[in-house]
Amino acid sequence: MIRITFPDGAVREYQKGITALEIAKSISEGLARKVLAASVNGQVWDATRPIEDDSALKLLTWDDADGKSTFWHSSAHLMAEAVESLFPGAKFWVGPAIDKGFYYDIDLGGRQITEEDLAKLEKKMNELVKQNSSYVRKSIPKAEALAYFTEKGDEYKLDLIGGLNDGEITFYTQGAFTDLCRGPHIPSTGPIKAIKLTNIAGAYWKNDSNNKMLTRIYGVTFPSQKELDEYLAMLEEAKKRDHRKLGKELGIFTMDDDIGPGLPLWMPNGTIIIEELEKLAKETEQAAGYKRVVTPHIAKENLYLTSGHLPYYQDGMFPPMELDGTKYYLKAMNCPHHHKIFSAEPRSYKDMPLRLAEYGTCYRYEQSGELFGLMRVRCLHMNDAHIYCSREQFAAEFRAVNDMYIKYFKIFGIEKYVMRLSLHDPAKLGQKYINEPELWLETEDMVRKVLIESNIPYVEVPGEGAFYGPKIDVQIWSTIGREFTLATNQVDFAQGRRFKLEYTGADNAPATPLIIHRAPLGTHERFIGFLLEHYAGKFPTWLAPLQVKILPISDKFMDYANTLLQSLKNADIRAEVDDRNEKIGKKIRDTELMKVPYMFVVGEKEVNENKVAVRRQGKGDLGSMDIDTIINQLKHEIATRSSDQE
RNA sequence: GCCACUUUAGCUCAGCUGGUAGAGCAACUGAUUUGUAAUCAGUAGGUCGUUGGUUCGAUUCCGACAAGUGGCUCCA
Repeated sequence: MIRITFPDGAVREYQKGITALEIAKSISEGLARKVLAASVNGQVWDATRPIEDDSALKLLTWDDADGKSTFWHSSAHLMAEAVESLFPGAKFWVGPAIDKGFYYDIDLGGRQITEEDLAKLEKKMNELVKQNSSYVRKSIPKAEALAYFTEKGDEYKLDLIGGLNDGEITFYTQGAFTDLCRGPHIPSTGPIKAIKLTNIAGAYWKNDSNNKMLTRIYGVTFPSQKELDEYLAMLEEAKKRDHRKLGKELGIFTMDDDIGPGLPLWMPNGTIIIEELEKLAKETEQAAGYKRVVTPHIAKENLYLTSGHLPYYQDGMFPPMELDGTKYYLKAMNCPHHHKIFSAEPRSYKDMPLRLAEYGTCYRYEQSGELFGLMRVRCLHMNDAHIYCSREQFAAEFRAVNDMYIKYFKIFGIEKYVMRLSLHDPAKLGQKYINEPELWLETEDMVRKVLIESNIPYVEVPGEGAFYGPKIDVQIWSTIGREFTLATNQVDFAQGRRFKLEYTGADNAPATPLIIHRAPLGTHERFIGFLLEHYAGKFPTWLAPLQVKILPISDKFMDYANTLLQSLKNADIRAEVDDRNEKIGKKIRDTELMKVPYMFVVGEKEVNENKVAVRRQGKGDLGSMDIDTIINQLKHEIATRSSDQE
């Protein structure tokens, strides 16, 4: 007998070799039907795998993340079975569960798969589900596994096995399909009730662009059709807040073939948002002791040779233009220009820290396939600044930058993000990373301490640092689930030396400053793209391109509306009168759809009482108010940058 | 850059198997003077992404290019 400990602490005895599924059955048939896998001593196992020793057991169902991913991974195998039956000779690489669903990378031997084939595959999978085949685990000696796939001529699985040790190779079979797989899997195909193959994509073998491209099929499955329907409905909802769609609808930005890919044109409404953001940045930076600078959009080749960007990142820059035998580049970053401002005058320790800020325009030649609405563009405006400081000042400066992030995030209500602390890889010192082991450890430690003391949750990622120092990235996700760095805060102990930046210390000796690169509001492009999705287009009043729309009941009240408009303008509130010859219902509908925060409805009653009927976007009629009262309320809401959506 | 798909009026989309295009909304004009999410009528608007080819004839078939979309790679 073995002793099984359950999550609630209960301990029961069972026959040695019993499976999690059998244990579930002994509790209730209903539970057994729901069990997808089991956590045995913290490891995810097949629910059908015999348990030989005393163990801590947790039965995993659809409600557990590990249960879901087991379900999806098994679905990938099911899809592979369908692919093999429809495309005989297909070779399979890997088919993992992902955040939402699964994929399988497949070599179809030069054949193409189309959208229609996905429907066929779904149909085949549904047939296979009806057979309710068990997923059978089998341990295979390495030699036997190699022989099996050598005979099959499957170089991909042979490659995988090559990296495994004898004794840790398992095969899983369901129905007619056998695959090399670590597992675990759900007991059988039956529970996969709802299947949707979402898209086809190319994916490089082993994620290396030098390798062959495999066909990747993405899919998602659920235990019931209802859940699939809900998921698809959710995707439809997400599409509605896609910044590319909203950006067009709200007149924020546009793209034009004649301008070029990745070069957004900011329309008047978008420009208002840009100006509000810059106002916020200027206020904040001025209060924090920054000095604003302005630098040209181009510079000579030599600058980027000094910075080290040209040898490493030339592919990311627009090709140079040649004038009088000298090459000029569009700037892809502002730092070298700012360094030159630092070195333009002799600096003393009394000038430090020197904080130079600029909403700098940069051009980056992003690969065509990488461009994505406003989130990934070739012309960007960066909320950039460089802080030159001594080592002693560094921690305080870095912390102040961090505080600025938090302040901004509070204003915008940004809560769903991950702070990523990117560190160096000691093995690559001198190659990918500047060879200053002590400085790396010292600055990494300083950064880590700031994060901990500021009580900011973060994840550490070794091998992701910049070549000149560790950094913090703020990772966010677009509505369609793509990950982006919204903002970045970087330590740089290399550029100072490359540019021979110096200041005279209190001891009269020259010293090289540490540099902090920071962009808490990222770029206008990405930040506004993010905000569009974050707010679903419903900007808080201070950011809204149009803050108040005055809606006269009929044109009899136009004079009153125009007087009101003047009062709003005098109070620096962005307002317009809807002077169209339309019914009030139509005016309200159109204004709601344009997501204007406030509507002032004025008719006979309001004129007589010298009031306005206030309507809040998305909330409806707020009743009638005195003009001064509502204007003062709006002024306050705007001045405090309230994100209150009441 | 790579794989796949898409590209018809300002927007959203129709347009069996090739015979030079249609709706709704928006725009414009007129009527209506309206009370909290679409008043009615009329008018105008398209070299069917660009460019080669096949064909008596191409929006429709094939190729190239461009832009976009979903991924992959990349992201200083």
